[in-house]
Amino acid sequence: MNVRNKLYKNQGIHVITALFTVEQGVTKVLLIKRKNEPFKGDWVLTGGALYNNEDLEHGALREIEEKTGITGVPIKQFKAFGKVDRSPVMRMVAIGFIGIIDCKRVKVLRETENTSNADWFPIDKVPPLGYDHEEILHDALIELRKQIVKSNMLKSLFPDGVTMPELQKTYEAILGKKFDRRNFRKKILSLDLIDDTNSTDRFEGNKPAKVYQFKNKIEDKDIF
Amino acid sequence: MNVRNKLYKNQGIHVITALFTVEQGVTKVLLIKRKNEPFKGDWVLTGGALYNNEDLEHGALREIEEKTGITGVPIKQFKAFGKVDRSPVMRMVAIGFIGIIDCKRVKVLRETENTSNADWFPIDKVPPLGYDHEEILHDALIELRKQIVKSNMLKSLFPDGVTMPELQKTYEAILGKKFDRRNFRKKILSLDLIDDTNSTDRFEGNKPAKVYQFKNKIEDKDIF
DNA sequence: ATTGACTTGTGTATAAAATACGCATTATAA
DNA sequence: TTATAATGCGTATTTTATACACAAGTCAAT
Repeated sequence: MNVRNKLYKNQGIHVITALFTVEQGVTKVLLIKRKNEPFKGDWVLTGGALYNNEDLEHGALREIEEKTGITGVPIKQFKAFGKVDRSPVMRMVAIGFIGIIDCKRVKVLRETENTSNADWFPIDKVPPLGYDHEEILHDALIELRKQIVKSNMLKSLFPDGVTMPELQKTYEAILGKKFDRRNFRKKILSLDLIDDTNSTDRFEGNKPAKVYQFKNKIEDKDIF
Repeated sequence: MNVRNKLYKNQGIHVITALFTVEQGVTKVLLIKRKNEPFKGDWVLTGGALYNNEDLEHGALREIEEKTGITGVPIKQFKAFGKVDRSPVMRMVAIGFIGIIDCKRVKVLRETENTSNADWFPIDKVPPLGYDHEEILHDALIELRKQIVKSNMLKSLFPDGVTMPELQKTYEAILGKKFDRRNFRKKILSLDLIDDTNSTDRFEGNKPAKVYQFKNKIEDKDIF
């Protein structure tokens, strides 16, 4: 391939992560305020340009660490976004990831060369976003909802274990609907995502609740 | 962003499609023999470099047309592949697609500047592939199996309608397992993928089989 | 200590869905 | 006509999902 060919010249890759958290029954996403052009002053998802010496996931994790200080976040690639004009500077294709963490783990949201500010926004109160990040966030939320019922993605939100009512509130926040308390327990247990432990913990009630742990590996089910 | 920065310089995007067909109960994939370096003489999936003036799907469709002459193939993006060394020439990130067509629609598999030959290979008799296309094909097959039970992806294989036993043979070929004839009918109908028609057609049996049509739009189901 | 309020854990009856299998129907060919 | 072969439709059984009742653990007020 001739890289001088105008058809291919000046292409680049973005790695973009929609980083979620759930706090008090509210699903939130981490947004970053851009300090430089393009989209100066606009809010965007966590991410940036991929380096030549790193794999896709590595690049997404590096961008997360640069903004939040958090390392080792489990993330999942879900879709590529490549509209011709999605970046005004040059042709960029974005690889989209999702991740979810306990926002209390993020001590300080750092400033970087390109960003001045960062904050968690409830997903129904997201401001206008730069680039095509509104589209990416929309698709990311759909993927998040799929993932939490068939993977251990929520493990990173509850690394030290979780109680059943706590889990229910989280699922209700992400899926946007309510469940019967007793049937929710049976449903979750049938999904084989969590293991019983011997300890108990207090959530909202007065009776202590059993503590569960997300499995490390989830076996995927038959599709027919 | 400084495009002269060595960290970002010389990146490019591949659009790669695993194009499947099912013939006589055998799932096959279209492979192309490369005529030039890199991977000269190796078999690869359909695809190539994305142009700056086209969206991702458009690029994938263009590559399909260049090789098969077929236009308007329904394809679905499923994953990006971006290992640092997946291309020996320069840093390339591949956007993977899947598609399925009736191989009888492909009259002549064309020669192009970069390719000398093309053919359908049963998925269990695939030769060693160039680039990371074995990995892409592996993941594409998994995605294909997921898609046929929740989308109208098979419509492009049966544009003029399909009978129940014909459909069963196709599902068995792709999913790699057998089903009870009577329960298969009930299962498929419950998925709301196909509509009844008034005509009948002969498949393998002596009794004519009812003809069904894949819907144009599939509504996705609740995930919890 | 006893009681009431609150919340969690467990069970059970019913409804819906998946599975296993029987039988009649419609064609072909001898 | 009859045997054969494959399709369409139906039914009994098992499994899973849903709706709802009750017992148990903790706290706070009396």
